Amino acid sequence: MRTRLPPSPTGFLHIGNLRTALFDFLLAKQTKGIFYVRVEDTDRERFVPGAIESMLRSLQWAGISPDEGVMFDANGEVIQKGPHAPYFQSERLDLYKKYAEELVEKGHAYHCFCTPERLTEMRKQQEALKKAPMYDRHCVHLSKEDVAAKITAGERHVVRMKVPHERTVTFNDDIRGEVRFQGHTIDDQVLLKGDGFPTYHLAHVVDDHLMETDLVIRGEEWLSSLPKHILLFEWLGWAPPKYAHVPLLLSKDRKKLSKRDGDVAVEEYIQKGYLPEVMVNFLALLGWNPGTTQEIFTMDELIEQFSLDRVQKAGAIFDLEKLNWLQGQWMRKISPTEFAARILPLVAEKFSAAATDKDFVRKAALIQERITFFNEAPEMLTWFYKEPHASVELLASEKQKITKEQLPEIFQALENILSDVPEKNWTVEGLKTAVQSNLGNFKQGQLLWPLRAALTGLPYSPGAFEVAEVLGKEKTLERLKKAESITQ
RNA sequence: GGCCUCAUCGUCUAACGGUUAGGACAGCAGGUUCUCAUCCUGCAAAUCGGGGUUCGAUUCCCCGUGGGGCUGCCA
Repeated sequence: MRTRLPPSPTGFLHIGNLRTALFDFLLAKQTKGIFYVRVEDTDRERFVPGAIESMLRSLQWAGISPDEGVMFDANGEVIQKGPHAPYFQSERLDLYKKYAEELVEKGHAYHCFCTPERLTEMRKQQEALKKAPMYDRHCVHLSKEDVAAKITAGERHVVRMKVPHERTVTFNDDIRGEVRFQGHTIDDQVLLKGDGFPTYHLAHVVDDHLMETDLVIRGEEWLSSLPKHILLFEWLGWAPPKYAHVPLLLSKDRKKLSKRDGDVAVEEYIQKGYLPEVMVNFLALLGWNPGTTQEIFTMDELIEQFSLDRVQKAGAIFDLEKLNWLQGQWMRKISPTEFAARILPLVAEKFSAAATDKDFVRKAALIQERITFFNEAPEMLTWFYKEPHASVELLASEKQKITKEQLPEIFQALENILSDVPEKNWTVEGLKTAVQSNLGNFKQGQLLWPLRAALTGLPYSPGAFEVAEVLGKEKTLERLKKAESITQ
């Protein structure tokens, strides 16, 4: 199956576009087909330099790489590759013009010389009369000669489709089932603009036919335009592709998700440190369900299980809470060595000692269960690379029933116990045994809280035994002594 | 206004026409634990309304209501 993503280079990749791209990609891979990217740069006013690069980067990050069309080459340059090039619509103008002319000749389209001013005025009047704003066909009856004369005179014009008012257009959408439109409610859409560029409608039909798209997945916002596209395919003598209009991503107030609702650019999530696996997992579950209780999905699992008939019809609110939960799940899923490798550069940037730390993997493992984003790692490992400064207030804990007065006694006990632990028993297990069998009059928490606080200087951190183990006996006793000195 | 479309816990969602309407996130309450996090257990939480069809509707049909989208020489 051939599917495609047709981004418009007007900014960053929208999170909703990433979702349709994902669906496209999953179906293409599932059928051992092709997923391609075509750039819809037909609006020169809104073109943003660098937008293509940014979008391709976002796609690549998510693991959705195009098999064909516009993509990065090995050097990171934007190229077009494939049998249907060019894949930039701005390079296909002759094609659109040719088909627009064909439609005019067949009587399915006509030239229109109305000025934007007249159209605005017309709409204003229609609205005042509470009528649906539609083109009034002012130019539809122009004779061939008049048209030719105006064109040679250099009058700016557009080509409009001539929608048969008596027709009923029906189509079977892969998600919504049968949809039906009355011809008289469909506007005579502009196909070719005054600047010679096509509108989306013409370009979509021409390209998706020529580029042999089997399935068009797009947002529900396009459903209203569907009959126009069906008509165009019919007039051009082409079979339309299959269509799947997916539900929209909504903001908290149930409106179409847009910039003002917070982060909608994929790049924002990359920057915040979300894992690509998390975003893919999350987006897949927004509008689709596997029919089982499985919540965590790899891309491969999605490729295997995804299907359009389990896609929801109603819009889904883009709610970050589950995204954050997934982030935690995936963070814990990463293997300890990979986790260490991922955070090492970040930690080393702040503490150069980490770069040569042979024991780094063990330290990293201590925070993996507690971390949400990689960039929290340096902060979470500070206690290891920098001498902590525990305060008396921290060392004593009301919750652990430890008073300041008890501290000297507690530290004395800790030192006695720990200094007796031989190096070979300096492990979580060994330390645990030693402490637990020498509690004396203390409860475990009364010893371990001050120990942990003394070693890390933090109100929360990995456990006391774990910290002591990676710190080693010498350093542990050293920090213990130092903390003890402030309790006197 | 017109056209299209949608409707199950706060959110994402499950349920051949027969279930105590299920799961997940969030929330709340416990438990494990030296803290935090993790983990475990439990609680609370929904079929928009009205008519049909049917022995039986979350499910099928109709009418409302509510939400959303479109209504550009934007995509």
